[in-house]
Amino acid sequence: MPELLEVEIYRRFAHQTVGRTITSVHAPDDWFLKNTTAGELEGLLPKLKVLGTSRIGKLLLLELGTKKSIDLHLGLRFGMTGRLIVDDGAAIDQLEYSSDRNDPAWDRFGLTFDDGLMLLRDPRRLGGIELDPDTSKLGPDAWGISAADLGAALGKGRGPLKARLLDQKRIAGLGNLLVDEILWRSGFSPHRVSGELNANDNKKLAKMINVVLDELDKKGGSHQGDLQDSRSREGECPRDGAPLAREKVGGRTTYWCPNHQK
DNA sequence: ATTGTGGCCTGCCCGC
DNA sequence: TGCGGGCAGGCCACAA
Repeated sequence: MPELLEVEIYRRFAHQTVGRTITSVHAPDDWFLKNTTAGELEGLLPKLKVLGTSRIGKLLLLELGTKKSIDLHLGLRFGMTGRLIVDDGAAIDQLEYSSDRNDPAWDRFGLTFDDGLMLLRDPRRLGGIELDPDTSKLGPDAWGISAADLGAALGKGRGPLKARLLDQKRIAGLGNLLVDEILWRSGFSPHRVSGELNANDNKKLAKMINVVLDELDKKGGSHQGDLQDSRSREGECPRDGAPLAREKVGGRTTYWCPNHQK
């Protein structure tokens, strides 16, 4: 997916629709609707106005007010390949590892407004739409996280550090590329036992999470990291030239430098 | 409760 | 040119 940074770009883009009134719902794919149906959405949404947007981790929320005592927050998840299109422009034209074709068959969900439209285009259908998603299941957003909150998120777990950082219940928003970049820059091995970080480690790691997010946000996204170009077999560490290790950690393909990440 | 595994679904790229 | 295998930035259900 789009990781936190891409979803934040989507959110800013979606924010253009604040104040517009929904006129119709396009929900052709039942699979994509996680806790609702096309019929329910068609009954609830038209005539409602977009009141605001927010984001927790990789979850984008449209605030639509309250109707029939349902608090209408529409949750949009993008999976690994979802893109958001508002009016005539895609929020992000080129997603790494996703096709940049514009095939209308990939339109999984859409809203038409009195003025313009919003489309979620997802080739792989790993994203989804959820009505009033339970945000209490998500940890604190990674962007702006404090050392104390990071320490609490890491807890006393015995699993690898990388797996915990990817666990959205613990800390929300980091994906595979961001975690590899953060660990590489801060010099922690992805295999470090997450519960064994001390207060200094937490401080260092929390700071690096924020530095990387700030910096890559300015550069344009999660794939603009310094490690990115070396994420391939035969890749070498951009810092010290050592061969990068490539292995599965936390179920995800991981590139890291055994020479300086300890 | 925590941790690891497999699967979801589809497109693309590589090598034969 | 066609085909099979492997790959993919996410997430969830399930089992140990």
